[in-house]
Amino acid sequence: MPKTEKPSEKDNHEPKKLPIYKHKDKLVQAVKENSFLIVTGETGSGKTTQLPQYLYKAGLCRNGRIGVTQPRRVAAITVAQRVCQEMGVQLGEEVGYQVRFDDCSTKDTMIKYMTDGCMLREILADPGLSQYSIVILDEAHERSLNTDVLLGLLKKRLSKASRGHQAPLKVVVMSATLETEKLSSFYGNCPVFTIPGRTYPVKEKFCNLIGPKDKESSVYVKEVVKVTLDVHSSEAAGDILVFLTGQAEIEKACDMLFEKAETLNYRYDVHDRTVEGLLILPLYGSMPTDQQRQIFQPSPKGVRKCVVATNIAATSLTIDGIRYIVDSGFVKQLNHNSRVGLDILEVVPISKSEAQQRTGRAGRTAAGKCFRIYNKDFWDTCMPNYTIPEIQRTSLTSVILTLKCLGVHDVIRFPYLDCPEERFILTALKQLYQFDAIDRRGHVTPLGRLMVEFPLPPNLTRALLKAAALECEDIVLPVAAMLSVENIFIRPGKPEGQKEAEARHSEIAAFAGGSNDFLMLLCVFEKCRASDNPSAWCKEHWIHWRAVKSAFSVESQLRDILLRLKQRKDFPHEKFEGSKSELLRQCLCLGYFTNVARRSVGKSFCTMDGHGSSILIHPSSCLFGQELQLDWIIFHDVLVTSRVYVRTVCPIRYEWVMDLLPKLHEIDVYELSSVAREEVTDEEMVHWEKKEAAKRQAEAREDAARKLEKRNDESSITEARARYLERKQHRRRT
DNA sequence: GAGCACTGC
Repeated sequence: MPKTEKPSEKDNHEPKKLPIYKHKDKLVQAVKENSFLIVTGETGSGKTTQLPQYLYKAGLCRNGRIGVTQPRRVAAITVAQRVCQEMGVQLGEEVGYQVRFDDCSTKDTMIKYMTDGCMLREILADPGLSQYSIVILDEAHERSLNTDVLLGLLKKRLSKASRGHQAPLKVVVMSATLETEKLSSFYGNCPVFTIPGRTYPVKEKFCNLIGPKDKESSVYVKEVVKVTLDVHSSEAAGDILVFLTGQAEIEKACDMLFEKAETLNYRYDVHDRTVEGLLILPLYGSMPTDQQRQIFQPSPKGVRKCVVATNIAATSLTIDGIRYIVDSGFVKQLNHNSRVGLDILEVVPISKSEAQQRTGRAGRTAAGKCFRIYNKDFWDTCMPNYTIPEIQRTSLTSVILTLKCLGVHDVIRFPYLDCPEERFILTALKQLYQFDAIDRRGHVTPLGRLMVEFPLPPNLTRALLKAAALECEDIVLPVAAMLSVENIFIRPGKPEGQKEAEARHSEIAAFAGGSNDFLMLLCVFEKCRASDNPSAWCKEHWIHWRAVKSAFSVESQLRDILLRLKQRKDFPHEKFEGSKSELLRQCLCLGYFTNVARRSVGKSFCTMDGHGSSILIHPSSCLFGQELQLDWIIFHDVLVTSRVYVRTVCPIRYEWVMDLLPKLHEIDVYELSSVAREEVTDEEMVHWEKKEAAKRQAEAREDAARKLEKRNDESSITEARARYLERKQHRRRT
């Protein structure tokens, strides 16, 4: 018997050899006996592929299918494929999957893998999830925004009314061995079922090269490079995975690895990027897919592979053969700052659980080592125990609208596993009110019901619905699609490419009229679609073809949704005559009046949202350099780096937003805080202005107005305020 | 005159 032989990949995944197999009967029993169950088990336990099969074979889905959610598309697809193979069935029949743009399931699908976002959409269409008997939320420890919303929604196991005569839904939450007690107590101290994992030990080492004060990119990149070369020269065979924060940093680190290696008298070859047996490969999301694929090719004999990656390698991509991790301790994270009303992308220390996750990437096929460049002091003082869940650090506008549409009116006391700050919820409500998606009482308006159907942020949805009402959706659909996919324009890291790319981009800008970034996106979309060879056209113009291609799919999806909604009798219609670009701008104004700014001193602008932040036009905008000729603008997003920049900008006329601006100050968070709690009765509505809240509200409002006036003592602002006061008076009278 | 992590509907 060849006992010494390493088990092959196939044997490794043999269902009966997985750790979960021994617990099969007990698991099935636990699901039968409990409405809620937490299952924990680390990577390799087999829970994702096996548990649904056990439940299916035990006849637990006679009255409805089993839905298994995943935070990522690829995971949903590949797991479904694997389970099909194991069961010997055709994909899309008994076992299937559903992700955006790709539904591989039928009415008879009994085990359905899907993204958490798809599950949320299904709940919107069928609040009782009547086709399901069991819902399994997988990877709950990742705490994705959608999973968190689902966790809360399923806590009530969906109201009896919405399930009709059906048996209540069973809920299984699967998570890595973190925070399982918290999950259990969230679901009324439900049982926790633990399955041992099957990973190899990874030795952790603090290299003590940076401490709490070293947060400069240049500092930690240098140390990361040093450690990586040390590992290469002193450790046994096995590939290295290095974690850094972004494209620029990764390219820099790769360059430094070559240079340093050279001074160490390594032979090195620029063309195949190898240095004395070290193959250096960058890896980040915006890299072309074929280049990404190189990462997975096994390195030639005697050559060590070194992948320098962003967090994409922490969960999304798994590279076999990694035995060493070099961890910088940092990550780039998008945080919503409700105090200034901005989303800020910033480099922050990772959490201890994230460090653990990175470490685990080295122990998938053999024992490994993890080198942390920071010291224990950094670990203790800078790194939080857990990553703040997404729901506590993103803008909640879409989430709140979804909840409201599902009949969750009290969005503050909704059962969140971790409550978002009240302020975040209130600003979301305020935004929804400004977009006419909810009324003063916090109830969803007919428009809000239309808005929730779109997989877009509310501002874009608002613009799109306005366009549809004006029968000019053809120009807004592509813009909305282009704005909701990854970055369209290629901006190379090296100076030579930069000039060429810039020249090509300004050609397009000129063609689009040279003074509107939104129109420029429309132009790229249309030109590319009209081209015989779109991918070549993109390459020639330094445009990401992958992004435009997905914009094409998004556009047609949005178009389908719009067509469906237009059948509704209450779909709004309006009339407007004007040029194409004027029409576009008018629609955009309705979606972006919360992002209006007016030029103040020199090239800077001042936002009108009440925060009165000072902003600049980003150099990548086609309006950069034309600031002095501009007065009012709207913008799509904000980038905070050395200064506060806005990108994707459109000049507007004051008249277009004049009637909308007062809406920004008409209602404030104090008013909404009671609305949010549904504490306001009809009577209270009448008296409530006399209350303390009203006083604070008035003060806050006047304060905001004072600040606004101080910054813009132009007649137009005073005019806007006068109109607002007039309306308010009017409202009081009626 | 600067530079965008990663997901998802």
